[in-house]
Amino acid sequence: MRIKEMADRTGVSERLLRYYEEQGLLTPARLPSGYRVYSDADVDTVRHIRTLLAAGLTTATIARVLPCVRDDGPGLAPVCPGLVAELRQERERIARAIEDLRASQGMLDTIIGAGPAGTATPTRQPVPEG
DNA sequence: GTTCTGACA
DNA sequence: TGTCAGAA
Repeated sequence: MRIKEMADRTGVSERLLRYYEEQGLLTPARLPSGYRVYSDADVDTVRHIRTLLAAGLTTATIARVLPCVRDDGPGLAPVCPGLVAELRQERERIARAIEDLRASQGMLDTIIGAGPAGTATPTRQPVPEG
């Protein structure tokens, strides 16, 4: 199928499909005209890309992870040996990013708290670890 | 008519 | 990511 049908089937814009290819996440064949040709399997791949993107992985990481996952109906299932370990590292990376954001939030709370009355933002409640 | 690449917001 | 231009 060509890009238009692919976009309709996946719900992902043509622009994004081209971007995924540029990032090495998808490698559709080409017609003599230069038009991209996607396979049915590519539809599942795009679904996996969306899932991994939602999980906070970068396109570079997804490119490495993609060939190591199996279609598990609704989601994905890890296949390669070192995959789970790498995903754990990604999780730590995200945890550190959250810490940094919390610190930034704290800084702003301090600044806001020093301003005019009634403009302070309530402190957030702690979130449970996963 | 549909898609491609490159560029800009 | 969306959108537009110019070419095929």
